[in-house]
Amino acid sequence: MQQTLFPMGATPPQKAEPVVSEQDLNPAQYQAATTMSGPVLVIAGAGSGKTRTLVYRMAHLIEQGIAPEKILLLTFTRKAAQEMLHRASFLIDESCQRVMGGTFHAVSNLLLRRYGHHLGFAPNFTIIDRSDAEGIVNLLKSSLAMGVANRRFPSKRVIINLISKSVNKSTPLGELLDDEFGHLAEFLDDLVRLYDHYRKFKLEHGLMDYDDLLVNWQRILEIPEVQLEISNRFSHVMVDEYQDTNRIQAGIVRAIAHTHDNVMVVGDDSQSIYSFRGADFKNIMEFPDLFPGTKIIRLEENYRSCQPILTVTNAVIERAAQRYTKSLFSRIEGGEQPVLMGARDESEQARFVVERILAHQQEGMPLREMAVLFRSGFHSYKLEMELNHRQVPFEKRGGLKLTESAHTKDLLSFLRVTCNPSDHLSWNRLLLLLDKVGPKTVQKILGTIKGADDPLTMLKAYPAAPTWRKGFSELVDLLVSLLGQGLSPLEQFDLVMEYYQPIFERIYHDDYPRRMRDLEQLRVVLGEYPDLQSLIDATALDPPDSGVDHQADASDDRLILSTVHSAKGLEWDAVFIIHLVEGKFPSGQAELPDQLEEERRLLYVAATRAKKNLYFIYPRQVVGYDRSLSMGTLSPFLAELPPGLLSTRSGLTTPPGYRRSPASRAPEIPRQSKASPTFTVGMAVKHPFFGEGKVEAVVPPRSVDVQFLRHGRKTLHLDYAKLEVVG
DNA sequence: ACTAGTCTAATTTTT
DNA sequence: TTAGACTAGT
Repeated sequence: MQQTLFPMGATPPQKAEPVVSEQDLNPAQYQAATTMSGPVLVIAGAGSGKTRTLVYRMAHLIEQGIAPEKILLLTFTRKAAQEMLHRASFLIDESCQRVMGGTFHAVSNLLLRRYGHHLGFAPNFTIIDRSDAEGIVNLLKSSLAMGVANRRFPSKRVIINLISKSVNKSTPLGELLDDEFGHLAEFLDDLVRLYDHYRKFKLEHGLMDYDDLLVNWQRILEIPEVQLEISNRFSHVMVDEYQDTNRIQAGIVRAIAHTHDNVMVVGDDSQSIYSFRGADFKNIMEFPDLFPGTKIIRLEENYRSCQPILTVTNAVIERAAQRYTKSLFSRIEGGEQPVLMGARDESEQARFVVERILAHQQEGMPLREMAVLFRSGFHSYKLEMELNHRQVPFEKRGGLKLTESAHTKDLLSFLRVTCNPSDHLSWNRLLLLLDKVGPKTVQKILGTIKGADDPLTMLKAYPAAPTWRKGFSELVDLLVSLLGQGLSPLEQFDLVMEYYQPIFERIYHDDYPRRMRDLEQLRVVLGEYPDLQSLIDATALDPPDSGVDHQADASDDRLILSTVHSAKGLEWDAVFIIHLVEGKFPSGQAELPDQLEEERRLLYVAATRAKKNLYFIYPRQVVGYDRSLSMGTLSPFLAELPPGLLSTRSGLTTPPGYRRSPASRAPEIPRQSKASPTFTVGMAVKHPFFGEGKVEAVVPPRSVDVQFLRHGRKTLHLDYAKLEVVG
């Protein structure tokens, strides 16, 4: 969904009957929804109807005559915001879509493109994701000759973690190393130097990382005129999932509400699961200090789960070291006791889950009402194989993103440099694609165009070596034509594909058909955005999950597989939590007491997603990286529970003779064939970029070799090339 | 001096 | 499945 920052034409809706009445909500919810002014803190337990409350509040505000565009709704994901606006539209009307809703990062993106010039930012900055940031660190590491032949020097991943943590916690690097990373103290000087260069690199090349979006939002709010304008622009602010905000975000909320204090934040300290990203659940308790006179409202009735499930989840969270919210209760009658299942190994775990899922489906529960949750993306691999084998359709959330694969990043780099020609990170990627061009040559090339007004013209004049001159000039020609005539994003994509296809097939010669599907997906996603900039922003701010078929019908009944983090805020009839062994869930990375407490909250979040049926499953035997076997120890958060809360099961109902066929795979999705003219050898053809040429060979299934008059021989993929027959 | 190819190890969670 | 180290080749 695209939103403009300052849409025109507000029309307050006129309705006779009040849309938000006391019948729709319980007393606490009603109070939260109808408090028009002043700061409000809602402590909302899991399943207590906090989304409903926010939606009704939004509807109420609009009903009372607040213009939708004056409302700011900050959520944890873009999807959550869209969902709430959609639901509010049912209560009021389409005008709700004009509410400014999204993540802190997405809203900051819009604001900084408009107000960033106050801080010296060009409006065409590029948002970089984590792996981009790591890429910069690598470039800097080699240019500063750091950590060469020192195996103990921290990896790019660790370095970016440190930098991000330092920013999000507003703590200097030195202090951070003292507190948490003592083993890296000897590298302090190098790390500080690296940090400075990292900041400078981003500034010089028009790049912003996720943290910059927050920090710079806070910085523009420090400019009095800008603060006044933005604070007046948003007269009512709502923040969802407040327990997962960090200090900077709290500061932003404080500053935006400067002129009115009309802020409602909603959250649950028991569900704080993002401290690794700098979130601090103390924010929620300190909100009243930030906003004196805060009205505190507690939502403690659970409308989601049956009591046996709540009894267990309450018992899990009761043992937490620090917490503020009270136990939840439910009036939902009956319900089955949650099941604890110890499987022999991972295979049996997978089989048990699939059996139970099929059994529930037999009883009439749709697949989309069931979910399997796990701690880390790769924990579901075995289950995915089993689901494929049993032909159970599923959709995986969390885990790998489409934009994390090298070939997708390659393609996006072309688009990124057309929007922001000073994006040297993308230039670096593109130039490395050329044969005989490596890191050193790229640095030389980029060194000469650094800071140039017109990088393309500079590039054109670059004295290329004979071995790679041809590829180089083809790349420059492509970029010239990408920037040239007003092409649509789709046309630009296709143009890039024609250039990239042969390179792509050369680099990934062993598995390019599989990777090709990602690029096809990207092409579909591209069609949803009106311009390149918004596509590029979206790939950074809301990267699509990999492997999701974007053309699939949303109404398809599919099982959900998800990481616990991606399951936040959602609910299903039946929930299966797998791999509940020490080292996996809780994660082996969690060592400090605070980290373990977060693992406990993570389990709490996972278990409170269930409405009717809840299964805890763990394998008793675990296979290590090196195929070694070890015993699985049940998660301590479950082991410590008093007896009688869980129904314990082991073994399968399936006969032991059940065998899996060795090479079962996902059924191949038949490639859709597009209607295109048939080409034969000798035919004269025309191409929008390469010009006129002659077909030299037809390469099954969907490619042709063409000898172009001006550009030589090319292999074109007919699904991408817009090849016309001439004459 | 530089690039390209091969081998080996290791892999949280997300805006 | 890729990131990094290491080696061979230009």
